[in-house]
Order: sequence, then C-alpha cells, then structure tokens
Amino acid sequence: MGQPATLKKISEQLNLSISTVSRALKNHPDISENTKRKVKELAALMEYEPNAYAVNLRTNKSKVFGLIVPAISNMFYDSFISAVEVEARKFGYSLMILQSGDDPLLEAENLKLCKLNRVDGIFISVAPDTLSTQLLSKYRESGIPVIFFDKVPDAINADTICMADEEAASLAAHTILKYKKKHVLALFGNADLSITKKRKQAFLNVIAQHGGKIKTSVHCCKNADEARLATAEALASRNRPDHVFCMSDELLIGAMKTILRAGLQIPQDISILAISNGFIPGLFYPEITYIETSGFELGKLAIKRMLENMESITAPKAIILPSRLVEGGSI
Amino acid sequence: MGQPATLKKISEQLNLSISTVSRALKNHPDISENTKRKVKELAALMEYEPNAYAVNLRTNKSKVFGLIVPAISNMFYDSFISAVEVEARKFGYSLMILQSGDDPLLEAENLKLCKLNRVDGIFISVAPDTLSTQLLSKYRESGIPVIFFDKVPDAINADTICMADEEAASLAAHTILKYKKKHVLALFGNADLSITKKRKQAFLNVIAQHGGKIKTSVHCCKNADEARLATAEALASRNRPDHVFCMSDELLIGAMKTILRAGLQIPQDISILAISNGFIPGLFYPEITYIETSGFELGKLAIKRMLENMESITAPKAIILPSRLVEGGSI
DNA sequence: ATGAAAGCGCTAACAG
DNA sequence: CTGTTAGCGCTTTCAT
Repeated sequence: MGQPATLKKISEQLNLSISTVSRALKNHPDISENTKRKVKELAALMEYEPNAYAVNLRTNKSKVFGLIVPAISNMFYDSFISAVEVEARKFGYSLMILQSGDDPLLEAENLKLCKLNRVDGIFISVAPDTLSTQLLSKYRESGIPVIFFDKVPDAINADTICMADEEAASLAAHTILKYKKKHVLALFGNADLSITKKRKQAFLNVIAQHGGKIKTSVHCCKNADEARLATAEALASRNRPDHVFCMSDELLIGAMKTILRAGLQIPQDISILAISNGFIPGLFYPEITYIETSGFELGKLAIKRMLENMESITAPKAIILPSRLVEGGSI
Repeated sequence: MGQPATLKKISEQLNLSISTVSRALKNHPDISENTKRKVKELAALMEYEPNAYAVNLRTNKSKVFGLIVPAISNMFYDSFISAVEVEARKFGYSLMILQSGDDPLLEAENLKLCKLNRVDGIFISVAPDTLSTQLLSKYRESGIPVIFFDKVPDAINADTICMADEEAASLAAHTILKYKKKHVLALFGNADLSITKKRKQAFLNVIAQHGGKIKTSVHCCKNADEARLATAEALASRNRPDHVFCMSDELLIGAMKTILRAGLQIPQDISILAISNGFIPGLFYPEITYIETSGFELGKLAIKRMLENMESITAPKAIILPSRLVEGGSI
C-alpha cells in the first residue's frame, strides 16, 4: 500500500495544482470535464481517500456522533444503538459509543471524550445521579446538539426522546382490567428511577380509578433475582395471584423462572403481561403478551431529530414514542 | 463557551511561544516549573482541550479502534463490545463501532470508514462471504493491526481470537454420548461459515469414532426460524429424536419454540444441549445445559492482543479461548 | 478553467 | 530554558 495517496501526490502526477484536484474530486462546476475525468481516474487508481483529520481540522466537522449509554450489552440499548448506527450511516455519520456504567464520573469523562473528538452531536441516556446536565447545556449552547433519550434528567429544557412510560403502564393496567383479573402481582424496577416512579404511579392510578374489585400486590425489585423471589413468595401465599405484571424484561425473566419451575400453565393457572421490546416475550410458549417499547423505533426517532438539528438548531422538543399492545398468548 | 481555547490563545495571553505552552502542558523537562504552573493554570481556566484532529493530523494516531460486527444487537457481540470498550478506555482508546449486517459490501464500506478515520487498529468478525480479506491484509501491512475474532476467514495468517470451536463441539458430542442418547437432532448454523464447518466436523468426528450406536440427523439452519422448522419436522417424523443439539443461541431459540409448543417435557421427552454464553439457556426451566462461550472473555483477550500489537507488531498469533460444560437440567 | 496562498491547531526538529 | 520554523492534508478566497 505504500503511503496513502494525498491531493498533493495526485496533483504532482498530473501537473495540476492541489486546489484543482480538490475541486475536480468534488465535481466543482469550474473544472472542465476533461480534467475531472483524469483526476478521478488517477485518484481511483491510487486509492485516494481524503484524510478525515485534515478535513475535520479545516471544516470543524467530524461526521461522528457520540452516543453514551449506561451499558451496551442491554436488550434495550443494543437495539437503540443498532437503529441509530444504521440511520446515521445513510447520512455519512459514524458513531463513537461510550459506556457510563451508571457512574456519573465516567459519564463526565465520556462527555470530555466527545468534546475532544469534536463530535457533531451527542445522544445520551444519563446515569442516575448525573453530574453532566450543566456540561451538556454548554455543549448545546456552543452548537453541538444533544439528544437525551430513554433516561432523561428531570425538568430539563432540551431535546428528549422517551417511551410513553405513563401511557404504557396505564395501557397495561387497562388490559389487565379488561381480562377481569382478580389478584395482580405487579413487579416494578428500582424504586429510585424516574421511569419506575412514572410507570408505577400511572399503573396504580388506573387500578384505583376502577374501584376496588381487583387486588394488587406491588413489589419493587432491583433485578431479575429479586423478581424471581418476589414471585415465588406470592405463589406460595394462600392468596395466590392469578396474574403477574412486569414492567421490564429483567423482571419478566425473574418471574418466569419461578412460574416455569412451579410448573404452572400459562395462561390457565396464571396469566402474564410485560412491558418489553418483544425479544424475551417471544422466547416462551405461549409467547408473552406485552406492551411494546421498541429501542429500535426510539433510535430512529432520535437520529431523525438529530439530523433536524444538524440543519439548524430549533427549539427543544420532547418526543414521546407511543406504545401498543402486542398480543401473545399469556393472558 | 465562546470559541474553544487553543495553544495560540494561551500563548498570547502569557506572552510565550506556542511551543513553550505545548511543552509546558506535556511536562517537558526543559520548561521551568514556574512557567509550567502559569501555563497549566490558565489552560485549566480556559478549559483548554487539545484538538484531537490537529493532533491526529500531526501524529497520524487517532486513539480510536474500529470494531466491525455483523450486528450490535446480538447476545454474543454486545458483551464482546462491552468488554473491549471498558478495557480500551483504560488505555485512552475509544471505539468506532460499525455493523456489517452480514453484507460483504457493507463490510467493505465499513472498512473504508475505518481507514478514513485513521483508526489505530481494527477488530472484525467477518461476514459470511467476506470480500475484505485482501483489504485487511493491506491494512496490516501498512501498520494497522487487525484482530479477527469469532468469525474468522479460513486459512488466514493473522491474529485471530476464537472460541475453541472444535473443542466445544467435541465436548458437546462427548456429553451427548455420555448420556447414552439414541437419536440426536444436531442443528448447525450457516454452512458457509468456518465456525460452522469446524463445529460440525468436530462434532461428527467424535460421534463417528464412537461407532454406530447413535443416530444423527444434521441440519444447517441460517436462522432461528429455520431451526424452528427443522425441529418441527424432526419431531413429526416417525423416528423422533430424543436429543437436540444447537451450536448457537439463535438455533436454540428456534428449537425451543417448537419443543415448548409441542408440550414436551425436558429432559424426559427430549433433552437439549447448546453452545452459548448462558444467557438464553438460563431463561428456561429447567435451565438448558450448555457449553460456555463467553463474549466478555473473548473481548478481554482481543483488546489485550491489540495492545500488544500497538507496542510492536509481532508474528500473528491464533488465540483460542477454552470452553467448559455448564450443567443445567436439560439433559 | 486553474493556480497561489493562507491557515485550521498542533508537534518536533533545530537554533539559540 | 525558550523561540522559530516547517509542515501534517485539506478547503477556500482571491487572483489570473
């Protein structure tokens, strides 16, 4: 391969100036068709590729987006990332992906990395105790669009893209009521997260409005194992629930462990409803009925909004992705 | 934030030359402690960050690795990526992640992107009909280390990091023999991939050596759905298998769909063994017994090897991650 | 239609 | 200990 081709080398070979070569390669109207052809041929032959760093240094555009998530290996984020990557590519952008591990310090460090690499925009799902909201508004002010997704700081005036948390949870509650369940075991996630609060409140509101005909046992579980135990406890009690609701895949996994172990028939012995992107629900038989929250769709919306911002920064917008019921056979 | 600080601005404020400022910031021994202090203070105040593009243009080092996988949202790759990201960060490297979607053309395009962005090294799991092996050896020759992982082109003299494919498959076969199964439905992946060839051959070798007491039906399935159908067909035949072996999670998912639908008891009616990282097997009850292949561990090995290459390029090495049997209750 | 020249921000000889 | 200079590869204004 020798040394990579540069404009200079091409220009020397052709006895042209660097600028002419540059223009020819860009189809500048000033350049004659003849020279364009010659230049392009030689460029192809020499496998010329513009040096992104020189371009960026000159233009102050990197054609790279930063994307910060708590963790890549997570059923939700990986589909989000996947979607963003595919769409970004169509417009010539690449992705620099960083993990914060839910650590505010790491998150701040990631943000610095983004700045260092002069990313053209940032997608971020913030850590629980984020320190970075100030930093992020600075970026925004200095012309780097920031799109918050999924986990969004409270009360922020910025572009945000979220699932319809309340809507999903009330849809879940309504669905459960429709099927005339008597006793629901409702499993929610980490009680400190705003997503948990929102979903729980919306869910319980609907149940409460319906009057007292349905009994509800609520648990907040930090992980799959706690969900497994909570379910086991509920099944062992004299007043066994006839339905389990799980606000996330993780909880569903835990609950299913117990239910399968107990040898219960779904939905005859116990029915199930989850909020999920559909992957885990599809693994079981019958497939679990779920309220869809698609990282993929969210990703598409996020990149769309980002590209709008690339054109011109407009007033911040809070976008909410509606959710829908996907019927499996678990209820 | 105004305009970002530069060496020039700092030097003007302090009436020093740009180079002195540059050196001071780097703790160059030539510079007096006094100036160092002054420079550093002002730099901090002005929130100076070196412009990565200028640095890269100068030094021809980007501190970025390219990572190309068929798909990010894949149980195996996401844990691999996660591991690489965490380790790379410790050494000041970031990751540019690209998806090939198993499309050789996209893969080649991704490689170009890597080149364009002057990545310092490339991790790649190649697409089935990769066109890129030549391109990749060129990169290697021109000083960009390439680490192949998981899916590796046949007969290549390069750094490769793989699961112990043969070992895992023969371990699987031995396990199945140990349990005295009579008729095995063996599901393998895309027949064009070397990983499939290796696993299939090793598996069948062990079976063959054992003599003819066990019947084996072999299928190559391109995806979960084909595995589902192949399993359904096998279950419907007069000569129903008493065991299913799946060389990957995807096939396991397909096979399990059919088995659960048929209402078969595991392991009484039919037993199961898979090669997996353990996530999917853990979702079922009884948990599926599997031969472990950890993306996380593989990732750690890959980045370790890459960093060795950053020091100095040495002779290519084929690294193999040993596998082990994890007992569930499915056999 | 083409060229010359300046400069993006930084590093690294070389020269004092 | 500090400054001067050249140049990485490219874009872009201003000439011609």
